Amino acid sequence: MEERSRRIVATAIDLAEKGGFEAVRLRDVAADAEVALGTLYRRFRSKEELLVAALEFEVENLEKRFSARPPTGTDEIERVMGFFDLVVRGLLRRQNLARALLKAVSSGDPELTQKMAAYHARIERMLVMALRDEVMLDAEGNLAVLASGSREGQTAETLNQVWYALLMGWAGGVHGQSSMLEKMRSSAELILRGSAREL
Amino acid sequence: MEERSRRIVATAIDLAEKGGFEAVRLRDVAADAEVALGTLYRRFRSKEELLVAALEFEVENLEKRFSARPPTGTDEIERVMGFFDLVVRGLLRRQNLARALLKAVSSGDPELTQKMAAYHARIERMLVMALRDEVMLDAEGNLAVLASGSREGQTAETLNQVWYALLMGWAGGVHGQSSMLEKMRSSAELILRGSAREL
DNA sequence: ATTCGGGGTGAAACGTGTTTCAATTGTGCC
DNA sequence: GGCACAATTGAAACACGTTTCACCCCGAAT
Repeated sequence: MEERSRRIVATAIDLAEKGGFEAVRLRDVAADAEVALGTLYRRFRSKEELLVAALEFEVENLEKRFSARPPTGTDEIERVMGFFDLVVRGLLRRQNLARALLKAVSSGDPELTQKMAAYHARIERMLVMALRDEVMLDAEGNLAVLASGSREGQTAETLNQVWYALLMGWAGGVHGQSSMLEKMRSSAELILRGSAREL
Repeated sequence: MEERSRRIVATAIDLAEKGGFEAVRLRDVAADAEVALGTLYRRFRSKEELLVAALEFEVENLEKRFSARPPTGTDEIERVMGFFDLVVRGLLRRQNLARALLKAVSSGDPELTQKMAAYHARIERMLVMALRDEVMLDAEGNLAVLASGSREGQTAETLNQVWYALLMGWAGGVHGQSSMLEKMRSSAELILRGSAREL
């Protein structure tokens, strides 16, 4: 990404961390990043697109941390939950930012939903690797592209769908981080073992 | 709901059907419903809240249709998919409206997310009944409140989370109705049988 | 060096959600 | 009937995302 764009996104992230979605006023972003409003709009078609661009950084960061210390555990559930712990620690340390990104992502704009689908694919790739207990890298040391359609792929997709719904609930304050993780564990047990947890 | 409020919501539904979320301009809603803008805002705190109120009607309608002809099928998967077919036929016949409601619901406003949680509970109740192959009514003929914490409850919650994520993807155009239902079936098989479908 | 074209700039304008407020209307109560 | 009080109205104002436009600057091609 070009320097000016990077500065704009960084400014947006700053503001979002401090005050969430509404605090990212594009006039302020432009002023703080020292560009004209028109420039901002040349690079990003909307406020949502700007924030989704910020998501790119977060996903990249998550992939790095995943590669560096892949979740360990003796069974699939522990490794999958280890992955979600990683997500929680990374994304939700800055809760305002996280909520702002989630809101941007759920704008319903087809263009952005498409981009979001790409991020989902990257999350699912990590989930597949966690399920297999094996991190696969390509020649450049990045996470490798996996064949689609595997059994783990289907499982990862379902896990990710559940996770996404839980994140939305968290963002709206229906449950906190810990109960979100508990619910994720219950669903993961159901998905991976095919039976609800005993209560 | 009071007559004036009902008229406002009905007008909002009309506009949403025609042109989706953006077509619901509150000035137009007020004018068409023949109330002042201030009145609209006395009853509904925001555009999103207005549309979520519209959701109430849709959920109620879904419950009526569910009670009238509960999904049949010899196994859980068929009945669960029968339920989702019902949802698709009802909510998605008016796609603009459906998308508008989904957008309103994902505003991230805590107040509204709370209300949405209540709707999720009602969806899950129907899913539990579909799983049990038994529609339970209370004295007034409405769907009965079920005990929470059952195994079917956990299953229904997970199914509903997946469904919600899929709906979001549909709203953003990532997949169409049929592929949404296919994905739902795959996930349901995974959740109910504990194994991914053979591909 | 001149010209050209594509960003960049600054400022104003627009659209729509939301708020505000004074004036009016309606309603229950004495 | 007259009063008190809340709801409604109409209109204006405000906030912020978004668009527009006239002008400027700079690097590349001639």
